[in-house]
Amino acid sequence: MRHLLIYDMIEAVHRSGSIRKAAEDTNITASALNRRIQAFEEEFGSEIFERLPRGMRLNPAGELLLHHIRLQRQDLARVYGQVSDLSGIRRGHVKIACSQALLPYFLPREISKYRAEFPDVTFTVNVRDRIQAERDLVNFESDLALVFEPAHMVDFEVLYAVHQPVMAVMSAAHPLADRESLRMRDCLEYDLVLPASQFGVRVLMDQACARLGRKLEPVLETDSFDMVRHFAAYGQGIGFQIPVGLDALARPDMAFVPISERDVSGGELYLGHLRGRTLPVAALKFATQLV
Amino acid sequence: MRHLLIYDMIEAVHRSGSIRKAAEDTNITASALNRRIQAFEEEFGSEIFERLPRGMRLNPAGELLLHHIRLQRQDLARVYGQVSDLSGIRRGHVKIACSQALLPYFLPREISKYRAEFPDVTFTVNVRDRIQAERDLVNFESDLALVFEPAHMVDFEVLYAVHQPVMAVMSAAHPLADRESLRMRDCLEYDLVLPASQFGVRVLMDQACARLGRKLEPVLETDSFDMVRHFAAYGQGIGFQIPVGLDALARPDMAFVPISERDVSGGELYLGHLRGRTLPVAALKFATQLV
DNA sequence: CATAGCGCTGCATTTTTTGCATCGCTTTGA
DNA sequence: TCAAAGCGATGCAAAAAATGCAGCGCTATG
Repeated sequence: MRHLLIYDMIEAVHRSGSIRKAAEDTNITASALNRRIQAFEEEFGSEIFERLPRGMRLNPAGELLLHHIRLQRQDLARVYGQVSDLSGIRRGHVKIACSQALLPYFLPREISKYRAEFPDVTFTVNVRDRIQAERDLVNFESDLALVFEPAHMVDFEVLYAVHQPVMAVMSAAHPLADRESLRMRDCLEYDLVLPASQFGVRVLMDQACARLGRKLEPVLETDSFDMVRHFAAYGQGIGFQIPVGLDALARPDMAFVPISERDVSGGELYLGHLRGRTLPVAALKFATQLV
Repeated sequence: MRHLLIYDMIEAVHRSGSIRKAAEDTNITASALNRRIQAFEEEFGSEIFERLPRGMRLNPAGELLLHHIRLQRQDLARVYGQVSDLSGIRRGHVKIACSQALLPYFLPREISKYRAEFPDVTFTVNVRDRIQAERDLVNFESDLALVFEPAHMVDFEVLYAVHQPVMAVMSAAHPLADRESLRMRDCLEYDLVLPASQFGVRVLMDQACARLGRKLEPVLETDSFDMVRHFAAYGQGIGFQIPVGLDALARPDMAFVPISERDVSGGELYLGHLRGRTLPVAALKFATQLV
């Protein structure tokens, strides 16, 4: 959209921090870009950038404007989607921020399923922790968030919530592998592989152990669940994950055993979007499928 | 904003129904306007107008786009307000849709009070019935609505509600003028001046009379409360109004007597805005004052 | 069946935007 | 300490885009 190019330019300057760098991205001369920014500020009635010796930086007015730009872009995308829908075409793009647990099995499966019906819909999936996911929604960098135990849910409008107990993950040969259910004290006897502290599972487990008067002392702390799984598979360690992160058709060399709710009460996996937003058609349909 | 001119043009064509008429409003030639519309449709990827022999008309895609245009305009106005706020200037414009009852005393008083503090804020006040007021909000033609007994409140987000009994309005010389409270059957003995059927007061009274097995037979039915007041003042008629429409410092030649809640239960006066909208600063402040 | 009103388009003209070269400034690093 | 590098700003000519004018073909109207 030619008439919205100035918004792209403003964002480019914001991203790169200088007119000259932004000029390259925008396929335009620095001087032309400079004058367009100046002309915009002129008619906007206020400067939107601070001129620093090293470049440009948005001032508070610019921050407000940037938010408007993102909002209007998203709304325009929604309109595009609805117009495509009118003409019977099912196109669109869905941007998702989600917890790592959703990556290995759940989301790939759901996306494939959705694209089987609407092959012209594309996806962006970003791994975000509970705090970043909400920030992404606010910045319109994601349409949907799928998060375990979101931190502060001020701008988060919940579409669906599902309870997830914490599961112990271990090799099928592990002494505890045949149990129906595990108590926390059972696990503490073994090597523990735990997610880093920004993850919801870890928060729940820390709380549980605090109640028992014990402290978690993991052999391995990682932000990668693949790491957890492999470490557990090839050693005597115990990892932890929520059911949605575990393959329903478990491999024979792995065992998943739920931790008793008496110790760790589990948490909620939330699907949601930015409060008050009207989602693009494609995102809304995908959300409906997930629900 | 030069880069949003195309939106003005689209709206102008939509309003006037033809390019040639819109061209006059836009201070541009019909040919230039025509080509801008065509260029826009080209890059939008879809026609937004139907070409009829007698002019142009928005197609469904155009309707969707128009809604986006209005939304983005409102959001931009909000940003302007916030930027003005940053620089310490308190400017802005507040658009209000309200029931007629608010016009004579309540709103003028509140607007004066507000403008005493922020003289650079301007107002638009449109009289709307309960249905039109909500439509105005949806079309972004009003920021706030102040309505007695709104009809269907789907898109209406309530900021405040206050109960309003129905008051009988009559000359101070009227036989009933000294009562503390009136029953419906007392009123039915006299000439009645009633608001037209789209008004909330009338709806409540019709319901009340239906319960009594009676039918309201007004001598005068009008959509102007001034008419009601004058007719009541100079004759033996009884008019009806809600308290907010009556001057607190009543004139000596008029009397206001509440109708017993046993007959007419009264209704709610609602202050609200479009669900999910972020109001411009000035509108929000004014709403806060009203509350 | 003439007329009035509509959207559309070719062409010359005007207006706007762009690129180039260059200025003045500040920070950086030898 | 001082040259170099990087920044935004600007004058000027060239390029591109938007505009106005005149006129086309069409359709509903009276």
